[in-house]
Amino acid sequence: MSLDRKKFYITTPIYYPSGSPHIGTCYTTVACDVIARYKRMQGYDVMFLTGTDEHGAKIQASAEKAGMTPKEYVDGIVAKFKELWSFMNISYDRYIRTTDDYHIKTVQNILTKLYEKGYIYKGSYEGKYCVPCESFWTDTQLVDGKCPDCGRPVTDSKEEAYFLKLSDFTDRIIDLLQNGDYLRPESRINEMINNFVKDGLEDLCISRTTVKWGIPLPFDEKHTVYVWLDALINYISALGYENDAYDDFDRMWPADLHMTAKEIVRFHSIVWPALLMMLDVPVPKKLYGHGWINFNGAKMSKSMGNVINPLILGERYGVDAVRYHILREMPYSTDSNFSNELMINRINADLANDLGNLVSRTVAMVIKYFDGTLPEKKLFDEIEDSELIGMAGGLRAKVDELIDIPQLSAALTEIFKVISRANKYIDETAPWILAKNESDRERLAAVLYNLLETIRIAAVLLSPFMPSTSPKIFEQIGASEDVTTYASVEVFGGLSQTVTVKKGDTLFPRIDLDKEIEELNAMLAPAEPKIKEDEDLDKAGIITIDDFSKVKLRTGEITACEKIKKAKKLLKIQLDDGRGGRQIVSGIAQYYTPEQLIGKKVIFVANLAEAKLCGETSQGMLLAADAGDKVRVVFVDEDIPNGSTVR
RNA sequence: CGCGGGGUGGAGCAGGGGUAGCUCGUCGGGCUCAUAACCCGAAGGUCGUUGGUUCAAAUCCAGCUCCCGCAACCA
Repeated sequence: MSLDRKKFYITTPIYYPSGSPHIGTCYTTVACDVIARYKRMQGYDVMFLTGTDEHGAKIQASAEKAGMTPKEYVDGIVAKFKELWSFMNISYDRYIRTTDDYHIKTVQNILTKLYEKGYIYKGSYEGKYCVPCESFWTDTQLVDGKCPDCGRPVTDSKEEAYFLKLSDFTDRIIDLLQNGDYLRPESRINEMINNFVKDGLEDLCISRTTVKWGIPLPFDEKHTVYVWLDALINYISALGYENDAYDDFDRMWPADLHMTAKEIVRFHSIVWPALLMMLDVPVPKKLYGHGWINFNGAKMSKSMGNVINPLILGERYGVDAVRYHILREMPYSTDSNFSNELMINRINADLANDLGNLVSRTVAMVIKYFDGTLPEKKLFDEIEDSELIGMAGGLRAKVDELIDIPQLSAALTEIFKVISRANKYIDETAPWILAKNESDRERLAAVLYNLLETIRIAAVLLSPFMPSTSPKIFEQIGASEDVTTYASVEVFGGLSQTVTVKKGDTLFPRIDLDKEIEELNAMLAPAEPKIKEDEDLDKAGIITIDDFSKVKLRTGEITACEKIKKAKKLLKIQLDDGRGGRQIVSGIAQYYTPEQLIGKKVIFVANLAEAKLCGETSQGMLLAADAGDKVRVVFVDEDIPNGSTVR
């Protein structure tokens, strides 16, 4: 190892705190943590950055709803993130918040620079505007000259805005994506080029006048910078680029790995490198866009909110088990599934049965046959031992390679292949038979040594994945500190020949699948939080009889009903309201077929402001009871004339 | 035709022109050191469908179909 340590800079995206952190953000962060820990173990000078993206309209809205200032609101959420990361054993070196002063300064300095260089210019956002949708569209986005969302006519509209000159960088972005290994997995390269780059990049509108919670453009304070630009810059502002808070930019940049989920690959593979090119700053070395964790089956989706909470899972099964599961389950280039059953099976099979039990049985044998300390004299068997020793000895090189790509799931698979091989080795060598003959003592010692040594190598390489489990293993197999290092697992045979083991607690207790699933389901069954919230709202939202009388409720009969094609949830209903009829759009398509509704008499809100949903006019609202997973329209008796008042 | 991902033994996935593979589950056997665990073996798949390219297709191409996620939509 050279005196000058090589650096490694790795980042998670900065998370958008409009809600609480979930298992998906958890995956990204844990994956980065593993790589950061692995690189530290290899001797790199590591900088591991994470943080939160705290500007934008959604946050502004959520804060208003909660009756707080945006800053107060995000402070609370940030605390939650930090709590989760500490619970998940995330070893980040720095946490950036886009509301930090130094970040704001960097963003403004960069904007000024780009403006002076001519990469930001004032223009007008000219396009087709769809009034009901409040959206701008380009000519190419229009369908038959109409709004692609609702199919209604659009009007020409103009709004003053600032633009980033991405169009100059089409060729350089294509070159970056196609040549070299910037973007991984490779399947994303074509996706990006075909969808966004091939026909030439369009200049990006980077200012908003409607969003107040953000960083003002230094050269025109009426405008707030587009949150994505604000967010991307975090990767360099956190190092001290264009600010005085830190001084790591020269040392750490360019980033060695930006880890993101696939839906934001677009910004990281196109806008971000182009922005850096404009600044004459080198582009990052690698961008990896992983898949999502999906939840299959109706049972899961209903209960998602609770089950997927990483805190609950970690408390029940241990943080390392949860880390292991999500890392092992995520394939390299596609999405993964999550279910309690999958996770418990995985923990039982891999961690309890294979790894935990291997440690347990090996340590037990050393204690039983040698009182815990192996004798110096051993008889190795070149043929019988060769495969195990070969696999264990070659493991580090394999894992190194997979971490770099980065294929963490595959790296775990490799490690567990060796663990499996060790279990098989016990069967082949049958130590309990060797133990019966005094003449086989030396062979027995060698067999147990080989096992301890294999466990040691596996545990060292696993330590970035399961940082609290590996030390427990070291303790049990009697591995002193000098043989728990990365350097010590380059070759087989680092463990002391006269090692002393120590019985310890069960590393991963087996989980009773049926019982556990039952308990988890029981935890979800009562939908208490929702009801509670409603009760509070009931008390908070007392209205007077006058308020109520403002709502005009009347009866009507459904004469026609059809699904709105573009929408999943909407039904278009023609209603005989006793006064010439009206059309109502209702979000109940998942609960009723049109046939079930035609001819039925219902209650509707008659004086609700007209609205457009997916391009269809809705003149009122049907009354329906909402039980979360069940919605039932309120029907009335057939002998009530259409148009009767409901009080 | 909004964008994207996918259909491979009971479940979850890997493979990506030339004997169809892994984990779990099931069944049978072995072992007794260990966390009812570990080891061996077996059953189980015409790789969604149709057509094309090829000496050869799960794999390449085209169409169809179904599922999932995102976006829009619960007035």
